[in-house]
Amino acid sequence: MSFRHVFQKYIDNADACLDLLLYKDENVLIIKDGFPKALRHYLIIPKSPDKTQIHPLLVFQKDPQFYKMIEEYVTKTKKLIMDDLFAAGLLKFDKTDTLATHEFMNRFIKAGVHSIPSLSNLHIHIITQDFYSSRLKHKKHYNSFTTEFFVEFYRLEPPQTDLEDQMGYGYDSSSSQNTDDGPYPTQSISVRHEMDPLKLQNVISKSPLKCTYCGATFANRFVHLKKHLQEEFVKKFAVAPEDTNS
Amino acid sequence: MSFRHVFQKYIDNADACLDLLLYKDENVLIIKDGFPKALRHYLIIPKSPDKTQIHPLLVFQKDPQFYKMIEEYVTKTKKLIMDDLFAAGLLKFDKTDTLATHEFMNRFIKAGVHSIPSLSNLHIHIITQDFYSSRLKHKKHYNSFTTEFFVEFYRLEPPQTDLEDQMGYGYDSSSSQNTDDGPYPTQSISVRHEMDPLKLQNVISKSPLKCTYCGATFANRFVHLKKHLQEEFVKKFAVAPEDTNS
DNA sequence: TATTCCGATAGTGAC
DNA sequence: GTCACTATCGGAATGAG
Ligand SMILES: [Zn+2]
Ligand SMILES: [Zn+2]
Repeated sequence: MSFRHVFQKYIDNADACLDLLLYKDENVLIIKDGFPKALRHYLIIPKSPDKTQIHPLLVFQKDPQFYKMIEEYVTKTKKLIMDDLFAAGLLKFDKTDTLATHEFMNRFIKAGVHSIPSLSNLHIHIITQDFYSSRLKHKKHYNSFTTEFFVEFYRLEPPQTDLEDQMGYGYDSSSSQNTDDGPYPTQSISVRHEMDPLKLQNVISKSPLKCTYCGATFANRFVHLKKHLQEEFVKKFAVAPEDTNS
Repeated sequence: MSFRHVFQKYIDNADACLDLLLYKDENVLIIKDGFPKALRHYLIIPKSPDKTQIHPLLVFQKDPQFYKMIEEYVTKTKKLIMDDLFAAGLLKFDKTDTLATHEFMNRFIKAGVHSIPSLSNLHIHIITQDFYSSRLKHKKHYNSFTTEFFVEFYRLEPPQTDLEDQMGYGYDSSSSQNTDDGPYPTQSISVRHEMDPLKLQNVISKSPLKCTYCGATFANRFVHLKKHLQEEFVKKFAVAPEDTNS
């Protein structure tokens, strides 16, 4: 078994990832990413043999029921993160502040998939948008979560009507043309996802580094970005700078 | 005074390079290169203020007398190296073996200049062709001595007749079209030296690495070349491999 | 192509 | 795009007053 199939080992025997395991049932494992790229970085790993080797941009395409099931686990995982951050005293707002909590859950925690996963078993990332982690070591790490290479989960929702395969592209049922200013996407239109490997490799290796908080750009200066992310982190979270783990 | 003019300090006061100084008189300093790129790597530094800031490919062009003077120091310096290598017991042949000694002096020790010197004061390199040194750290180091970027001293000899400036190119009075198989070049023809900075930069940064002993090529694999040069060194010289200083 | 430091880029191997 | 390791490649500073 190569590194590409490490999650299969976890599916076959959750005891193999006890130190990372947060939740398991008949449908999924929820684990901590072994090399978290942000303050909290969890993974949902569906167990179904019929799904686990399907490309994440295609696996939900004709199975609204599967999408809906995973959607519930996404919400569950975001709640796990919120509970953990509150318990750790890392948030600057109180649990009773439902507006701030809602905003954080639905904006600052993102769920999604990589357009080209390196690990072959289907997995959905649930990750805070600080990207403040010693494991975030190079541009591709960062750009794999902050460019179109990362496709948010809600954009994978299949349409109500059964559309054609659309030339093999994954499709996107999203609100990207929604002019509503609501808190997060609710409507759907059909949009293709880029699946060309060369274009996607170019996206993560060549896209200029851009701060997810403020939009500041850093070209290819990764170390500069890291320092900036630390500054953003200490502003956003309830920690002393010396406690940080860049 | 910037790093580019460090040799001027030596010219003004040879005491500033006592640890490197091998010889001095009214015309030149002969010193060890402070960062030797081979087993022996010496420098001849002419002291004349009229010459020291002239480009090495041009400085001999209309001054056969100056060339002849430096030529004597080149021979002197090669003899210094031979004496030192014999004294150190590094050679596999005896001082009485005049054929081997002659061959080593005239083939394995080369004199020449860099087409684009980084240090502005005129200096002529006298260097053994093993390139076995911990100070040889990257491709440009190696290629600056093993490509056309390095112009051998004998090719700088001005012609007997006073030729025109030839469009600002340095010229080369060499035996490159000499069909004689003699031990080393003795005749002269006039050939231009490449002086275009971009082309020369390309030569040292892009030329594939090639062993000076056997012609083996290593593309850009510098570490591979280094290991090979160590193998060649222990074959060529009287040393145990563990004594080496790669 | 002076050195040195730092950092960005690239290839490999992993069973 | 898994990691970790090695190595290649690339820019910047360097001083003086
Ligand atoms: Zn920012
Ligand atoms: Zn060789």
